[in-house]
Amino acid sequence: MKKKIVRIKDIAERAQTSKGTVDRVLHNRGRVADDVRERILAIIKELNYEPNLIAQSLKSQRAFNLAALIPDPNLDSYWEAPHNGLEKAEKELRQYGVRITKFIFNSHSDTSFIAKAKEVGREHPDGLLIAPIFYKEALPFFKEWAEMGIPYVLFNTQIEHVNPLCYIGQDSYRSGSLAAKILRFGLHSPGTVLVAHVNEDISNSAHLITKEEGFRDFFKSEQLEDTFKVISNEINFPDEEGPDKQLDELRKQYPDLSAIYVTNSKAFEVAAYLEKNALKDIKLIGYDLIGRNQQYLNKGIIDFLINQNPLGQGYWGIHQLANHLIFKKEIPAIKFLPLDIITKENLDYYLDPQ
Amino acid sequence: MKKKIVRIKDIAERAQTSKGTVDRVLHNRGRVADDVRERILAIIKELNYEPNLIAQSLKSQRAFNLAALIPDPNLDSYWEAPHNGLEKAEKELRQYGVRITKFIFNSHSDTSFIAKAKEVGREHPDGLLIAPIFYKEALPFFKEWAEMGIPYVLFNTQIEHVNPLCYIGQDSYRSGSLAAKILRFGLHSPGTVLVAHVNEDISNSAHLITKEEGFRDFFKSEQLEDTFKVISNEINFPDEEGPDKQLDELRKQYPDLSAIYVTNSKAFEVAAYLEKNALKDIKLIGYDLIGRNQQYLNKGIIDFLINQNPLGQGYWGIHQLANHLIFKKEIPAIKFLPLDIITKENLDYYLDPQ
DNA sequence: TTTAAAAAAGTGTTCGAGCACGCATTAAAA
DNA sequence: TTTTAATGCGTGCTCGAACACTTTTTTAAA
Repeated sequence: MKKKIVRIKDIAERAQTSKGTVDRVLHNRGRVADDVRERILAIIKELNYEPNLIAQSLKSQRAFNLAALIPDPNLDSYWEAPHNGLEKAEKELRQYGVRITKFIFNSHSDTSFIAKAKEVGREHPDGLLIAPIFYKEALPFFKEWAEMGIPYVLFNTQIEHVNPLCYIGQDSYRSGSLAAKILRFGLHSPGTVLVAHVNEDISNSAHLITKEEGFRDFFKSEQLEDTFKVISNEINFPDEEGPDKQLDELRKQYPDLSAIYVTNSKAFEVAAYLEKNALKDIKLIGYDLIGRNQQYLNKGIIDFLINQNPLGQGYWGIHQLANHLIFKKEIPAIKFLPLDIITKENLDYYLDPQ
Repeated sequence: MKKKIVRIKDIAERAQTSKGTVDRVLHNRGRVADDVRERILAIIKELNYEPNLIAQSLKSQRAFNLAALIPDPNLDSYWEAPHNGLEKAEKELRQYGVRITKFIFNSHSDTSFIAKAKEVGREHPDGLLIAPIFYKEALPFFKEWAEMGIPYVLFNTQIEHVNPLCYIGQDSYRSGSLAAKILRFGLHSPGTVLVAHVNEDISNSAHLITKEEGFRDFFKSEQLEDTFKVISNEINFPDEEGPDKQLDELRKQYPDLSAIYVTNSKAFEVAAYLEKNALKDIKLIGYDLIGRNQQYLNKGIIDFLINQNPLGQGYWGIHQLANHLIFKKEIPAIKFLPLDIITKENLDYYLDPQ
């Protein structure tokens, strides 16, 4: 029962024609009589022909220049991981002619984003991976890229109605619900639960709102609204200061504060505050395995982290582009990455995957 | 700054010789004068030659017959996932000539295991993936296979000192600690915690003991031994009966039983008991996303499941063999898969990965 | 009917590595 | 010295698909 591999030549023989003709049918290059075309198509189906990708890419030798429009990891270490993911994917796909050019912008500066986005257009890449953290500023570019026929994959931040090839990242709503579920598991007595948006421009970050919704809806759907009061707050402060003032204020207002959910990777800021004030009983959950979060996770001040798998986002983003451009596979419009729950005990396994 | 891809021909030209000679150097086929050999080696290093895997595998066309010695998924649905992982890997690697023959044994019958293991030897596969759930019975075969030069990859059950190419699975000790950490997070008041080994022959399953150790050591290292009493029990019963009698007994003995850790995929048996007796306050954690566990997870009776990623175990097992046999890569002796924590909220993402 | 143009079909080279084969040179055996 | 073997090295075919190029056939125009 050994399946013989079907080649173009086999099809040609069976159809009593030449491999050149079969090739034209396969690639819709035209110049084939309709009846022959039908015959060949039937045989292709019958023999269940699958092109040999190896031979294919050996021949074509085409260069695929991909662009990656992503924030500077030096300014926010969260972005280190996507860079690594990109590079990992590039290594694997170099054989297939994939080259990646990085366009790195300042995550605090929309003008820097715009400048780099313009550069991307000038480069005319074959595909684009983008972390569209500036929602409003990104919109016009999507139109531009679509017109230029450049397929783009979004990651990290989901934006509706801009028709990307694919979005890669987490389901923010579910992510919020999951955080709620875990915190609730650790909460015994009634109290106040804080959703903290730390140092982030909420108006331009729809996904943080979605996380909060998911979080709140968990408590609603489990009929826990009487037991736990969910409040939310934007906590903004300059780098040197820390969130002390705002959190002091909140604790005064809600003395029964028993858990904090930080919606981005800045849980360490809150953790530092909790440590300083020896608030051992306030549960804390946040996002992302950046160095400072790991420290507090290991100390037991952060209880859980949800991993957004930023490395995987970069990695899969490039792979989706390759699947589309090189392997002509169908791409799902959304690829949700798992919501990994991280504690001190399983941290290692998520740090340097595969 | 475009890196030019270095071919054998390039090396040959630079060394003023022919590609045939370079090829002999590359493959240690001998028949090359020492000085030429040195020269070529130097150039290979200098130009940083990396063989084009695509061209390589196009040419070689070799068939790799792999064998998989695994339990029957019809008798224990846990084993469905590894089968799927195997098939997924086979699909990806078919291009490279990989074919897998499955040798399926009855997970309740050591004689069936032995019979199938003998069959494997007769087939002389190029590589073997095995779930060695019968420790004692498997030992002599490892020796046999080693003598035959068949590399074998272990998965699911780690066995020391049998010199496999690689072990793929979870770190059982850590796994136990993780379970403890999660349960502890949800435990408020002092009480008894049960480690339940359900319907499993402990004497032949070292990894269950290791899990228990990890679990107990967590409570020790966190100095919680005074607060929580950890007991363990083998709960064995015929399929029709259920664990009711044993659990009733245990609850009588330990009225403050507040959490149960099931060390294998049989948490659903305990969950059924808890549901029947409306024991909402006993926390329950177990392993694996098999159908019946999922039901109780969604009902909220099982609080958390730890995913052993059985699909991934099969998938990576085959890939490790391929990496060794086809791509001649270095294989790490142990590949620990992540300890995924699963709740109702993130279950979906782990059901059909990628 | 002839001729040109268009359409259809076929041929042959290429990609990079593997490997069989064969030739040439040198060393060892007769 | 001749024969044989061993060693060193180069040539050329192969894998399957892509595509440029050529040849054959069909159709339309003269």
